[in-house]
Amino acid sequence: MGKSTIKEVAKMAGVSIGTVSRYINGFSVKEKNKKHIEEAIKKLNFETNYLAQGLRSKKTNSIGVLVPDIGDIFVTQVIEGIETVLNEQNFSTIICSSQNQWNIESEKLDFLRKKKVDGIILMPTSSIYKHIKEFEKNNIPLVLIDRIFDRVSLNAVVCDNVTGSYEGVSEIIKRGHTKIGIINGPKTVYTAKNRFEGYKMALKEESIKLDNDYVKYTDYTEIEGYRAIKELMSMKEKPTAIFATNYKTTLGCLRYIYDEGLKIGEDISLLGYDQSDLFKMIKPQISVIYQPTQLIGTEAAKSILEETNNGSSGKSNVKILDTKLVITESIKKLK
Amino acid sequence: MGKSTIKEVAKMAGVSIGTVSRYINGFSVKEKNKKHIEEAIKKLNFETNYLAQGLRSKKTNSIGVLVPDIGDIFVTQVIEGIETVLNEQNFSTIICSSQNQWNIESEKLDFLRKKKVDGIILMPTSSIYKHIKEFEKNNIPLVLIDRIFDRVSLNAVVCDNVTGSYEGVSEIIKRGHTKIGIINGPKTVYTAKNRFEGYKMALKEESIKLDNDYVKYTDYTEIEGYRAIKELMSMKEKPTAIFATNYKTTLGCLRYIYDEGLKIGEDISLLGYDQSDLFKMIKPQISVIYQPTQLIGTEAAKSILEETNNGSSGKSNVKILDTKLVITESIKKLK
DNA sequence: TTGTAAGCGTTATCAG
DNA sequence: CTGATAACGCTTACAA
Repeated sequence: MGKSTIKEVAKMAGVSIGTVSRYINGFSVKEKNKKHIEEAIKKLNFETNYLAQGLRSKKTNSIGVLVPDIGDIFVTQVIEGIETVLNEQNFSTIICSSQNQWNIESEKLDFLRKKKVDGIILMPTSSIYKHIKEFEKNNIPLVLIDRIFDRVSLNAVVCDNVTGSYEGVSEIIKRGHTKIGIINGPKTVYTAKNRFEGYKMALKEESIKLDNDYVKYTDYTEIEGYRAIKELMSMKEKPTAIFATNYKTTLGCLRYIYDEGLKIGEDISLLGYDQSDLFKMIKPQISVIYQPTQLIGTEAAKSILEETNNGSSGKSNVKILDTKLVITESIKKLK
Repeated sequence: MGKSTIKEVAKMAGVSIGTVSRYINGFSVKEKNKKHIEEAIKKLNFETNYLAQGLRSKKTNSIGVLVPDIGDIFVTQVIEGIETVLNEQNFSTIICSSQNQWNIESEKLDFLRKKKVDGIILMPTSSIYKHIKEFEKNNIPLVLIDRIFDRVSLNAVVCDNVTGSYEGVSEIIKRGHTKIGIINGPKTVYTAKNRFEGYKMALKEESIKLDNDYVKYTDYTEIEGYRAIKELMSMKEKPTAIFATNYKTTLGCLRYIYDEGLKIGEDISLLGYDQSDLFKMIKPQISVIYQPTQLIGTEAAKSILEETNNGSSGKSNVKILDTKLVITESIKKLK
């Protein structure tokens, strides 16, 4: 069972190990030798030893994938996309979770470096990037997904958060809403900044003035989503529609709405983020902006492979993907 | 940045590489040398090269995790448990998906073997086990989770499916139901067999005769769950309660129930399987049997590490974990 | 305890 | 195109 070595193959084929190695690595070998080698390989059930190969060639055919949380639907879908591409190329992936903490993120980056991965796909957990900047010095190809940093020039795959949220909020406005609450992420986080940007753009276009009381900041968690909608709904002049800007805060909104016995699309209109069984199942189905998760993964994988093979292009190449908008009766028509 | 070798450390510390190696691997070294080595390591920023270490010692400090589907909540929670334990021990995990196909499962097992993982945690995708039996010959430690096979003697971590479903169905009966439909998995699948067993036990105990018309077999997918409940609800003497035996079929039931505009706990009582945002969020919250996913993971990881370190005990050691039952108003009280 | 030296299974260099 | 041989960085007898 794959216990033979290149040496034995060479012996059986009557050539030197160098020739066998060359054959394996796709260099040209005399037709006759080629045949002999192939026979020997089959007969001996030879398999190249990745460890030895890696030791010598400094390539391990493995990619590290570092995400904030493995339990998150968005994340797992992205991972699926990554694996599709990578497995096809016979690369293996080492998946790590930073558990939403930048210091663990930093540790795991180091762990992956020690594991000698050929490249890393990173979904940053926060807007702290000094460890990432530091890590760049290792010259290990690194591709960011979902979030990018102004000061860090790496390849990246992100969604067009501005346009996505602009379009979503525009649809809300089109249905007659003017008092639209937004449950935003942290001020410093890339996605949050952009989603807020889209919100502002949509308002501006329709000459609705931005009311800061309708803007709630959260850490993107369910519990803060709950708190945020609660605050919004406790206002004297409460919003008629709410835009929750990620999966977890959307969940928080739903919980609040159920707790209070409100009717979605009736008592309150809701636009959420990301796709899930839950959002589709509820009556009425929730309007959402959703991201092409699978595609994010495949693009990131292609990007890291590209960089691994051809070296860094030197400058940052950011791929921007479109989001999709699903509008349902969860947004009431006021006019 | 970790580019120095044991050789340089030895030189700087004024000892031989053998001594440094011994120090690294925790063998006794003269106190004075120890100090010198430690200094050198720190100064040179030395890190052992896993590849070289693995090549020589035949240990890679990595564990393969092969699951049917990375997008599944149950699976990701188990994986989280696994990682917790493994990372702590400085092991890395290579996570693979068999995409619910036994032949891919077989391929991935081989892939992991080639990657020289020290052990594999496998959540089998089907009841086909011939490739697994074949794989045992490689003498790579293998721990099964979720499902086991009668003919394969491996360590395993599973839930007590019989008792879990027995208790759940008993609670349904206690509430006055006698016409209880079950949406079962494939006849040959371990979990399905056992969950059905528990169902039968509960009926028998209360002298309710088993009516085969109330028993529907599925492949555990949402679509078949939908079909199954539809068939059940189309019966002349339809069940008053339904037990869906996994997450996906429970989802299928919910979709049907919503499509038909039925009221859970009123028009039909429902007991589902596994935990999810959805089941908790719906009104009324769905009654479920849920499995200690995190624990399954940690136990499996401990088991594989144990076997990796101490070698196979020779005989199969199956750890059986308890499930938890959550009963809500989704099950109507008929008496 | 320690140093020496022979591997582990490849790849890379360099004559030929 | 091929063979011989020196690495890669570490572990592990073996002898001291």
